[in-house]
Amino acid sequence: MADTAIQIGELSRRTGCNIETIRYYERIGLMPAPPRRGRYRSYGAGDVGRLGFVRRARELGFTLDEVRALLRLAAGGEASCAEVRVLAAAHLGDVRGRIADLRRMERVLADSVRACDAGQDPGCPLIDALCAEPQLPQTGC
Amino acid sequence: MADTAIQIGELSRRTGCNIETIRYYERIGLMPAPPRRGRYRSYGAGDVGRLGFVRRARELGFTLDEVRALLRLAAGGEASCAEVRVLAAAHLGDVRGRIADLRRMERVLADSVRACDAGQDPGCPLIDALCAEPQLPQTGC
DNA sequence: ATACGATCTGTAGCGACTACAGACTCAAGC
DNA sequence: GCTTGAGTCTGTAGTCGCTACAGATCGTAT
Repeated sequence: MADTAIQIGELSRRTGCNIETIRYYERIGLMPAPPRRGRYRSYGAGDVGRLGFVRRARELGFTLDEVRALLRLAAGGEASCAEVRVLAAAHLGDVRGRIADLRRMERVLADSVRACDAGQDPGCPLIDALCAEPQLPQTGC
Repeated sequence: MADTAIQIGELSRRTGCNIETIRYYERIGLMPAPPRRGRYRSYGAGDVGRLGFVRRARELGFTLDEVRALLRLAAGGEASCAEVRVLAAAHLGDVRGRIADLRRMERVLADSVRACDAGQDPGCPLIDALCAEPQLPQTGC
């Protein structure tokens, strides 16, 4: 049993995580330093699971510090669900804030492009928008 | 005339741009090195305009390289409007892609938090989602 | 024997700032 | 004059999450 040992390349393939990134995660203590077979790292099923967890959490936009916390909580058992909820809700707020920011950008950009296509403007709509100070006199931009 | 010279602190206040960031922009050539009054940098109205332009472009999410291009085009005059449009449209696509990414994250996070509040799950919904490999057998996460 | 692919360590780079440390200048108050 | 405080200066290093090398070594196939 337990002959499921794989090398870093195979771990990379199975998780979709870059080899350099795996070593980086080890360096910063996010993944444990695995045993060596010779001088090559030797991983097991647990590592595939853990790294997959990390990768999926990253895809949800959690920072590495948050991932660290989630890993601790995942190991902790039942009582931690409330804490996970707190983390997730805070992060959800963050994501929504970023969406709102991007939507503001989208609106302005789309308006400019549309104005450009309409071609009514004497100048360039986007350049004009960038030059204009919000409700203040122009200072020769 | 032209006694409108201001120091870096005042430029910072007028544009909302951090002093360190102003010096950084100078170092990377985004803002021109201003004349000195003694050893202090001395800015004019043109600098307020240019830095405001940069700041607004940054707020729209343009990278510093794109801002550089926009500055060149803004100086260029009429013919450049088409080029500005290309830049803006490309960046708009980018912004929309990022919004789509964030919305995916939002959906998963919101679902997990909701499932957590419902409390039907035996485990923790978010932890379970992070452990679960997409349509593959569990490997003891 | 040798060529190849995979792995190893260590370091430096990215973008866009931000945060110091330690020196200096300048004006106001005593 | 002297001191104090605020503002500015240069230069360097840190942040986050990787990514990209260089140059050595390892194991296997031909």
